[in-house]
Amino acid sequence: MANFASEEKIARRKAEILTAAIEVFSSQGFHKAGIADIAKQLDIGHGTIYRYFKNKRDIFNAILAELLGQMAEIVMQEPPNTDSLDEYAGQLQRIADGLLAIFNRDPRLAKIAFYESLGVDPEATESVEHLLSIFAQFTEQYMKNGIDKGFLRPKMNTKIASHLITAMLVETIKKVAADDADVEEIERWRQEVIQFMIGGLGQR
Amino acid sequence: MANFASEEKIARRKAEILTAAIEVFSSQGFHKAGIADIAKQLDIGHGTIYRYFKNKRDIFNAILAELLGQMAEIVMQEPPNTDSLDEYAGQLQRIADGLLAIFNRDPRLAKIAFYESLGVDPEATESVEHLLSIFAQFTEQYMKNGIDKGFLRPKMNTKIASHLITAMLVETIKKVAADDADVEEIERWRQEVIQFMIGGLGQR
Amino acid sequence: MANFASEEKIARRKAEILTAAIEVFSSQGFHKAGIADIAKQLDIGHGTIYRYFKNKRDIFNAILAELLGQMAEIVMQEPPNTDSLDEYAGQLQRIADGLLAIFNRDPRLAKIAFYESLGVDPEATESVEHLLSIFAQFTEQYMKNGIDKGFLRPKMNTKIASHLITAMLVETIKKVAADDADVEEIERWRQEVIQFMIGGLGQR
Amino acid sequence: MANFASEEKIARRKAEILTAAIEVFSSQGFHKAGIADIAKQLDIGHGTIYRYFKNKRDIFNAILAELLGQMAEIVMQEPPNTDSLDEYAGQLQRIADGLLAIFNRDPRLAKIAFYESLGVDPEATESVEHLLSIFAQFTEQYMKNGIDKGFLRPKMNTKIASHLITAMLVETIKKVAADDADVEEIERWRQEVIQFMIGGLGQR
DNA sequence: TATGAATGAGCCTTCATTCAT
DNA sequence: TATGAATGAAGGCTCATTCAT
Repeated sequence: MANFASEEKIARRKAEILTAAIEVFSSQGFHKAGIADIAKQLDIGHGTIYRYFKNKRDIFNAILAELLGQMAEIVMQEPPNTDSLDEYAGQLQRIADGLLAIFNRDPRLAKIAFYESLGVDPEATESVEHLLSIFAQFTEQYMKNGIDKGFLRPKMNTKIASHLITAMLVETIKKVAADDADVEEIERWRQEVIQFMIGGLGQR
Repeated sequence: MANFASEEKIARRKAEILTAAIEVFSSQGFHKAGIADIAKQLDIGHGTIYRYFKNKRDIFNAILAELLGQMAEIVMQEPPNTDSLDEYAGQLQRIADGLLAIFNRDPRLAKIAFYESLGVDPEATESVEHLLSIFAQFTEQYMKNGIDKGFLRPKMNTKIASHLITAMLVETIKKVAADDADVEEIERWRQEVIQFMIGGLGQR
Repeated sequence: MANFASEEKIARRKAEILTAAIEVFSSQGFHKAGIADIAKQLDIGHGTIYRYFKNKRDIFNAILAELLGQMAEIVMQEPPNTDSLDEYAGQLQRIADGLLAIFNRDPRLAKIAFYESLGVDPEATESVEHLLSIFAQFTEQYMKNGIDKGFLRPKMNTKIASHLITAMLVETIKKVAADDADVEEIERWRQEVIQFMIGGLGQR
Repeated sequence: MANFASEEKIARRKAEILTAAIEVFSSQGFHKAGIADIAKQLDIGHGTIYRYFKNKRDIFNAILAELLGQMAEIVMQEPPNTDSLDEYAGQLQRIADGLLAIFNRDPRLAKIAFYESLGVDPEATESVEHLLSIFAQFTEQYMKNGIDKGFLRPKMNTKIASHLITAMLVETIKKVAADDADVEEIERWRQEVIQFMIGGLGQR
């Protein structure tokens, strides 16, 4: 029982540190940010942070892992077996909504995932790219299903197209998070993305 | 006259340093890379570099500016007054080809522009984002022209759509440069991007 | 009464801590060893240690003092009034045996006394050197007695010779303890030391 | 040529740093001493030191290696084929003189080799012990030669005896260096050591 | 003009020690 | 009495930048 309480307390402390670190990393950047800055934010001794995280990099890792985990969950929730273009559009909508919700809750995460992570080291970059490639793979499944069922155009290179979709989604997240977009702006992006994905630019 | 010769020499030296810096920054990353690494590559004293560039950041700036300039030129070459969807597709094709050519010539530039620059500092990120927004603005012009002339769908949010197109183009560049793609792979991306832009995923 | 019991308990705890500290200090060295390592060995909180010892240095002091006390006792037991070379040799034998017994019981003490203590700080070094000088003083008494009685050579510089004997004894302890020598090896050292002391290297 | 001058300068700088480090390490001890202390002693920036040595440990290594090298040279100069006890005594004398000269020139080296090196880490201790064991091996050769030629007592355990001799020599060095002995005191030690080695304590 | 020796700000990290519970 | 969370002094080390030669 005592252990339980203690573990919970530890978890809370870790979370506090991560929260502070998100603020510091997103506003100053990983390299400029110092452990001391994170500690100051929490008004604790900087040595304390090392009781909860092995080192600076470990803190960044934890933030990234938590975020990527959340994102992965959303994507993997969707079954790749929709039956019509509308259904598919709805699915894309849900995924976009889920991801946007994360970054709407805390836009600083977008800065960390899509900007800072690229400057930390190759491994961090790789983590993000890896998630995006998983996302792309899922997307590819959805698309192959759509082609099989005849509601997506058949001659498509699904591998490439899935990457393009991923890029558009990431772009949406970046823009929505970066500009601290209001609800209407988000809605506009959401609709345009879906419409673009489905029908491109051309006049039908 | 002496001055002219001298200036030319200076320009050549600067170019050499930038070439070495491209190699170093793209392979090690901006933060891990040291001025000494660049100097070693050229077999010159590292103090010499400071005779041509104010500081490390300045070197990165120069690389970025040169690259962004080249990219801008390609985009701004195209007049925003095509008359049909086919013509428009051709235009997109030419732009994509132009940009891809740059990064095909030196794939390391893609790493610098679309990865490293995001981890350096807010200003560098801003430079890239700025160019991309210029690109998007041009794209928006092309699109408005297309809507006016009736070959693009009228209900489009051109501002958003132009950003999405930009994102897809950047993604293409990243993938093509990163994976050291062969001619055929590039061709596949080129075609898929255009087709996607024009017609989306849907079965027409 | 309660106090008596308590004091005993405290003494026992202190002894436990010292035992653990001997293990830790001798295997890791004073500087590399952490208070936490000692606590872990006993499976107690590291804060607890500070209820029994003022600080890390104090623990080392206690180990050293206990050990040096034991060594001193053995030396001071011997009366400085032997009557023949054989008797004297027997006395040296007993002293050597007594000291070797201590370090045979726990070879790690040799590492602490003759290695680690020299790297801790000048004061610790001084403690050991002080004991050895006391030992040398006793030895000197034995030797003066031997000279007076005519069984040791008269022209000897007793001060220096006593230090040399001390050094040989310490060397014996170090080698015997360090190499975890078996009974026969110890016996060889014991005999050689005595023989050397009495007769040197020369052919008589 | 420029290279030659430069290399010489580098060697000089290295030597300066080592000299300062000898002072700092011997007076404060390896662990308490800071790189900054060494730099302050030379009135140079502490970063400068890292241009010449990889790290703090590397500086200590260099001091130790230089010293041990000098000591080794002296020992290895003596051929193991003396023909009489007197000759052998003379040889021991020369070796002792050579070693004492080193530590007379700079008594702080004794502190470093025979005290500090034991608290740095196992490897440093090992370096010193290794040299002493080499010294002991040479000594053993001398002794075996003496036994063969009949001027040393035949029943001797040469392995052990050589270690005892080594210990006495080291003790002499320590005492002579530590107490900053004057010429006469050194002479007394020298004579007593030799006499002791040859004839032990006993009345002949 | 070129050099590279010198510099020191700055940062991460460790761990002995304290003290509230 | 026992604990271990919190602390922060302390110090090793890096590297961009300067500047005398």
